[in-house]
Amino acid sequence: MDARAFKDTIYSEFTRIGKVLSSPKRIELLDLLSQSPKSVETLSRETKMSIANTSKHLQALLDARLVRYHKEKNFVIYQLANPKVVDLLFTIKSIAEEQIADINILREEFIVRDDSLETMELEEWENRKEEDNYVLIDVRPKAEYLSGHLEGAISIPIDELNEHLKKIPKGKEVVAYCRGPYCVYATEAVELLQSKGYHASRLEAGIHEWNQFHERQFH
Amino acid sequence: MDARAFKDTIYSEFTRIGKVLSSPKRIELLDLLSQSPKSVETLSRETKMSIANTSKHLQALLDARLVRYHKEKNFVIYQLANPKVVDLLFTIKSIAEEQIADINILREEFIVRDDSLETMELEEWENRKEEDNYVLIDVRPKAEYLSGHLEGAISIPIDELNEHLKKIPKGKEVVAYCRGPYCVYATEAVELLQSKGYHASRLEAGIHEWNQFHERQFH
DNA sequence: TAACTATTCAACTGATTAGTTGAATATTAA
DNA sequence: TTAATATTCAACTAATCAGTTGAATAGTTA
Repeated sequence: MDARAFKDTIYSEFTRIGKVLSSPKRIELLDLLSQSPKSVETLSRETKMSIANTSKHLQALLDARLVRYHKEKNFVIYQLANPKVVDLLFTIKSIAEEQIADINILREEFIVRDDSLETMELEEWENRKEEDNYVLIDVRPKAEYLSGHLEGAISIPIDELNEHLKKIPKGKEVVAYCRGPYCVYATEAVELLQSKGYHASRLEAGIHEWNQFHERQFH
Repeated sequence: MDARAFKDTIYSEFTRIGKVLSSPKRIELLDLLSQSPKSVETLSRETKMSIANTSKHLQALLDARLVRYHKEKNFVIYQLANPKVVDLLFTIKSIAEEQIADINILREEFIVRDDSLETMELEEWENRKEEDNYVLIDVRPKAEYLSGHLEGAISIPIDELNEHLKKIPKGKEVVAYCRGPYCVYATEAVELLQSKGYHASRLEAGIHEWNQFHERQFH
């Protein structure tokens, strides 16, 4: 093997990772799996793909070794194969945000909304969380909460928020978070809460942003 | 726009980055540009692609905003659009190394070779570099050296090594480095130097590994 | 001005890929 | 054992992509 053949082989191996990131649905699958392990059926429902197509995309992710699976009853549960995949998603999002202006415009429109909907940055929350007049709610599906959540958060999945309003002490300020800066659940939660007379704001972070923030503190 | 359309649009934007990483030649182009800005012609020569094809791949990278260019005389000089692209390449390589076993086997065979060829880790070099009986040589093309190099390194491009042996003080131990852990130049340099009676070893790092190492020290 | 150089564009071919549909497999529960 | 459920596989279509070739463009030098 000469130097050229070596380079070609090595770079082809690297593209196994790139190839898999070239489909929106596969990135969405990775993003979902970064929140918690999930069955094919759950992933198919969340991504609005057919089961067969979901399965095929998962095979592709498996082939690139970005995910692995185990069986539970007759479910196949997929999860990320390596925590670095979270870093990979982070880096891609961060470059996309800096280089592709449309992304921020879209996110501003759809997630951040206008000034009527209050946003709280993670750093601000870290300073305020001891203040005792805040409740932090995690509006993701229960399984994702159970797989890992912010310190002190209580779980009220967005679907159940309307029925479980009583879990939220009146008089407290509500801070809602979901999967991260591109997840719409927290926005929806804050809208609902505001309409019911709560003072609520959306935390601009998810579990991964929180973890990264706290890793940096220790470094 | 509903939530599904928003997700589809956002994830499609992210794939602009993924798509571009799905071709070995494009990753190689990014890797080369991470060492220094380069003209289309240089890139075409280094990657062994036709000029037209090189240009087309560069257009694709441009489209994803991973590179930008300026003109000098009648050359078009491309460079990375954002230093985070280096992080992106790092993360991909690091996941590939952990998840795809073949990569390490190949690298071991082709770059590290057997025990006859001494390898020095960056950390060891950091401890030894004050010792005064070492010369550090950068065997990359001159332009890459000029664009940024390790502290104290002298430039002797691999092509010119044989003619410029006199630049290396006899009696000193030689440490050679090139573009990074997948670059063959330092291996070739150490082989040549050993055959000429020098005591030489290959530094398992390039400029980016060095930068990352020193950023961590400060954090 | 003309000749030269570096780069890009346009048109084409062969290969790869996303998504669909329906059948096959494998595990569980009755 | 049989029926039910979850997942995968196989075959197909439409779309996209890498690389080639040759022509067009634009900037430089004489």
